[in-house]
Amino acid sequence: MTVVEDRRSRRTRGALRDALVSLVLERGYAAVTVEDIVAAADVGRATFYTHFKDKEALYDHVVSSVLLDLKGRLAAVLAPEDAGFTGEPVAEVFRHATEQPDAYRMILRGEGDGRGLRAFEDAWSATAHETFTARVKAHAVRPRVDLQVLARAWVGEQMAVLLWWLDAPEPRPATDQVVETLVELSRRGRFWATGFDPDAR
Amino acid sequence: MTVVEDRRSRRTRGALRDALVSLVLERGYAAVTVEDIVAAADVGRATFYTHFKDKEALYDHVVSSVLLDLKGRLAAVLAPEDAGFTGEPVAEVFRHATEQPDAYRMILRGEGDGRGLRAFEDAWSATAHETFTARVKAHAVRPRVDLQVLARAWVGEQMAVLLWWLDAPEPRPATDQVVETLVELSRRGRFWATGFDPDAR
DNA sequence: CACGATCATAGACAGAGTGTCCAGAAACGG
DNA sequence: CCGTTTCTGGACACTCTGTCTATGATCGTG
Repeated sequence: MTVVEDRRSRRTRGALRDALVSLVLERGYAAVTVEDIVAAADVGRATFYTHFKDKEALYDHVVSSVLLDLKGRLAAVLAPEDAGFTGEPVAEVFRHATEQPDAYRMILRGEGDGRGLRAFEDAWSATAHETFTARVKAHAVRPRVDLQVLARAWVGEQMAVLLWWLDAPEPRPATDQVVETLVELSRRGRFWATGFDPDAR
Repeated sequence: MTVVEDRRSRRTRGALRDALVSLVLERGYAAVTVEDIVAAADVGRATFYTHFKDKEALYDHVVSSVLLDLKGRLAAVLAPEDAGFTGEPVAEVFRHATEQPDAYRMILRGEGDGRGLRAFEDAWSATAHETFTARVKAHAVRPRVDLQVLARAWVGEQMAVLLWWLDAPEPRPATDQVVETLVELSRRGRFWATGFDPDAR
């Protein structure tokens, strides 16, 4: 495959990706047909099936793209020591969501089936659980709640707020302010829940 | 419509309801056809369309049944003064979910599209926001975070934990213990966030 | 510029599922 | 037993799907 041909292929896939996302946001996943997608992307219907097996396959492609991108950026931000506690990761996710809000809205709404949503939830809460555990160990404190439950709750909280924020009518509340709120909640509620007081000297 | 005929009709609708829920949990909403549903409910295909316009209509029927039931029970539990803060409503929702876990799992997974899930979220967070506001006013304190965000976060947290708990493998963690955790999180994190300390005298 | 490789395309195809209709069977109350 | 209501199987046209084939478009290379 030559460079230009690869570029052509990429452009087609990108067009299909974008068409799916915007159509799904417009009418909902079930109401979007392959016909609609190829019409919006301005490609032939046969072409669709040379790139993706399914409407589902295209959906999965979008989700995994976003998730992969997010993971890379989170890995860069998460200093192993302070991971998950300072609210930095939250800010990073908000920043990422701002760059491709449509894809985020599609996924967080649980559009399609909930696969994208659950992939997000699982990946994120696993990370949260790890960092919670590490922090509790590092400070030799005794968590006052089940850390598994804590991680789920923490992630659920952030995702709910993120979706609410993305769906908010313009002018959308400032990112910093919303993130600040989440960080505050995390600091007090979570630190306390793990038995570690951030304000103690 | 006579009494018995009404009873016959109810039985049919109930069978369809149950069939939808169990099939959706088994294979996912999109993979369930009207054929499958009527086969599982042991009724004719034509009968389906005399009761519901659509597969979607049946889904909506299930969701609104559950939601209506829940609202009634919450209204009974929520003493206007302490509403949303003691963790009592959380316990009530868990109790309700225990009585019809399949329907809850279907809805909270965002199966179908996310309509059921969002209906839950909206109703619940609206209530939360109201009670938060009332409480803050009653104690003449100044909330340290946006109450809208707080409500979203609170509900997201509870729904995430509820789904996690419903989907947990047997033996499922005791309800009381999980609820206790949520209550603890709510008491400290939320009370603090609204500027009202429950432990102050 | 012409060749070969690769991608895009239109149109046709069978199959599955949908939603509607009807005439008749079944269940029920009076 | 009669009248009413619900349930039923079968037939219908329709939409969408996923596959296939033959043809056209695009590009790098020799």
